Amino acid sequence: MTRKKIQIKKIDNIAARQVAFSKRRKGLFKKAKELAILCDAEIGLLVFSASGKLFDYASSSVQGLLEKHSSVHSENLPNLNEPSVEFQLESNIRAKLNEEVEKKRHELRQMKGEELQGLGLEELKKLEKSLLGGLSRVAEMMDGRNAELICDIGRKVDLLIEENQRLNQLKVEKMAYQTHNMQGHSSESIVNNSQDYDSSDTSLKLGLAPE
Amino acid sequence: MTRKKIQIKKIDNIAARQVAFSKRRKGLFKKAKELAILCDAEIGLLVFSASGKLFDYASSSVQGLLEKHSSVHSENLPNLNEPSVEFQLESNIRAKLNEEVEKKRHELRQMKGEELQGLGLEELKKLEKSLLGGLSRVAEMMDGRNAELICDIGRKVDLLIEENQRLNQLKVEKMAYQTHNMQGHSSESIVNNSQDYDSSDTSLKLGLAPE
DNA sequence: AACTATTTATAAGA
DNA sequence: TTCTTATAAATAGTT
Repeated sequence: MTRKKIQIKKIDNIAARQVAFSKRRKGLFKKAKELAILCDAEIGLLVFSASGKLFDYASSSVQGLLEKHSSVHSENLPNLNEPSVEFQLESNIRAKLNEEVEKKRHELRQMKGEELQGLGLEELKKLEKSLLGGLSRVAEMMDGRNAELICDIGRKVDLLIEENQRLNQLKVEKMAYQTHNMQGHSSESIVNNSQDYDSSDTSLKLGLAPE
Repeated sequence: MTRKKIQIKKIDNIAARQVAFSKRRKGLFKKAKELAILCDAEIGLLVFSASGKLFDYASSSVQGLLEKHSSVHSENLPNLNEPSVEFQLESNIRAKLNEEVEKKRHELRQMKGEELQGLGLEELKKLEKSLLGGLSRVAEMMDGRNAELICDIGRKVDLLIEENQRLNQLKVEKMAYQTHNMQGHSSESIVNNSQDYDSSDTSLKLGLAPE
């Protein structure tokens, strides 16, 4: 993986193998710990060297599990009865979760100005700063939303104007058509024509208003 | 570890945490397998996600050890063990707790002005109101603390003034005593007298300043 | 799920 | 074993 890329197969040279074991074991444990912390995972890791030496890591709740294994030291199956290993694991995790819920609940209440009794002046200042920060960001976001809204309305108005102009055009055409047809025909639809004309005129005014 | 260096602490954002878990878990298992092959080691690796799901790897001789535990945690090995009502129950409880933690975490971040993307104008207004409420209560509490502080300082100043007056009284008495003694004796301590008198006068001014 | 700019891990050498 | 260094591998943030 570095000065040269290597194939993943058993390293022949014994000394080199031991060196690699030491280095890679260290790296593996580091990665395991990082995963446990970063992602809130529970991890148990057992590594037996070729010579049978054991190295292990266990994040809190898995600890009980691995201890038994270490004592058994591979091969041998553990003694028969284990009443509560799984229970301990679950129980631990649940305790941790409950703690976290409580912590966040309390912090939340403090943000809302409750449960402030224990706080000193410095802590109160910190809280105030946090609240002001939140407030300014919320205000910013509200501005954004308002701007969007105004923009939206603007677009809708534009569309309405367009639509209105189109309708107006239709009316004009219709009027022209009907005026043409009136010549040499009966005058039965004069009233209707007049109504059409009126409404068209009204909407025209409305449409052109926001110039 | 790449676009930016990260701190090794629990990842707040739940989606990001899941992605990281998935990526890093894969990396960890790869490294474990490589170590087992390259260095002829025996390895057992258990990883429980925050939601309780189990992933594991075991090179041959450790396999027996891990199987027992896997069987307790459903998904794997449907045959041997009971699907376990208890396990399902625990799993449910944990899921609920996780959900609650996540809810509170999110609410908390919104109070701090983060993760506001989804919110509409009405929700933003509510948030703002909550923040303003918290802010006013925090300010109130700070006023209280400040009043206490000022009261404290006032008391201390009173004590200092008292103490100073007492000291001043002593100086006056001492001066009188020394002046009396000087009559009919040598004048060797005139310089010292003068120094004493000066310092006494200074502290008197200091003590009476905050009237 | 893929990409890629960086950080990390590590093979070889001392 | 430990350090150094050139290079391979892993991965955080982004799309």
